[in-house]
Amino acid sequence: MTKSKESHIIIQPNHVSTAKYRYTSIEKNIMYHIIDKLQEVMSKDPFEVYNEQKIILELRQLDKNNNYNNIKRAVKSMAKKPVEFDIVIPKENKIRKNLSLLIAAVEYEVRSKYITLVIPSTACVFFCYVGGGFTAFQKTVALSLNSIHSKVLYELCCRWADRGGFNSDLISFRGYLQIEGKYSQIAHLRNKVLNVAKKELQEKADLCFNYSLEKRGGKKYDYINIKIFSNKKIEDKEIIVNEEHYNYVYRFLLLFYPNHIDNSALLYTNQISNKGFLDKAYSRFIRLDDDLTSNKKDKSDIFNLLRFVILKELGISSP
DNA sequence: CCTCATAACTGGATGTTGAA
DNA sequence: TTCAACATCCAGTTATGAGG
Repeated sequence: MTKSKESHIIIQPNHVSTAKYRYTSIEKNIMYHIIDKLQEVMSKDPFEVYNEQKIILELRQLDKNNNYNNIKRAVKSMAKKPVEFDIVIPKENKIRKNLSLLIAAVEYEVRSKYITLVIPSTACVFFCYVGGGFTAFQKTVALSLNSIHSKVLYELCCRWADRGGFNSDLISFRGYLQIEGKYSQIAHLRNKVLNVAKKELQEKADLCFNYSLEKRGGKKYDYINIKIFSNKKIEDKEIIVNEEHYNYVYRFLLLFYPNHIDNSALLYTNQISNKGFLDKAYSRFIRLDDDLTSNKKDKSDIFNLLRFVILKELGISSP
């Protein structure tokens, strides 16, 4: 009920990130939404027979701006390019090679804010088979990352977080990031891929990383060590909302900002909650409530106190 | 919701520096 | 002398957001 910052975890099969397919940032966001919608069909059975899936997406969720052409272009390009991926069947120690289009059909009405994607059954295996390993990560975080490299590195961080990091030679690392043969200059790799992602994860994600490059084979940098940290800065911001306090604060504010006038009460409660002042507000309001019921102060006194002093202290700019 | 100008990003090319 | 790293530049893309 009370939402300060949703942490909506989604599960993604590992072959999605290792597939031979170079996603753009928007395409990746579309993938996240598709996978999110298919969460309840996730299966560990490699022979699961899937039905074709129809997925309706709201365009507004896919792009924070108003340029829906970009989304439509991304959807069309996904509908054109097939993806190659391997299904790992651990029990039988087999690997099944696949090639499939991810989207069989796209439908939308002109000027509609929704778009319908038809996912063929052969692609459902791609989206839903988690028997070969999967990674769980926060959907909102993944969506909020701008750079495609940040997204991929975030997935890698979530995947290897329990081991604290991973090492890799640069050739396969480039493979993970879908940048084979690109950023051949080490400075480009550093400044335009690694540092960008590092900074973005530090700002937005629950996990972040540090890296060091090594020369193992010769004179060239050819090896990377990645250490994964949980991002304290972000975690601290994620306040666990006390539902009881939240409701109390909300009901108290309703006395002065009733719903038949506007939704200020809700608005203020959420702002207080987001700034982490819920507990402070709660104890303050209890005292005010006491004063009110014992007639120490009357309602207009408290209203003025609220408007001119208390709400400002609670981080609300213009009550 | 769409269009369009422009800001920002991507990634290759070129020249310079510095260590072995 | 040589080869990799580093610094800059730049053209082609893609993202952004005001205005229609």
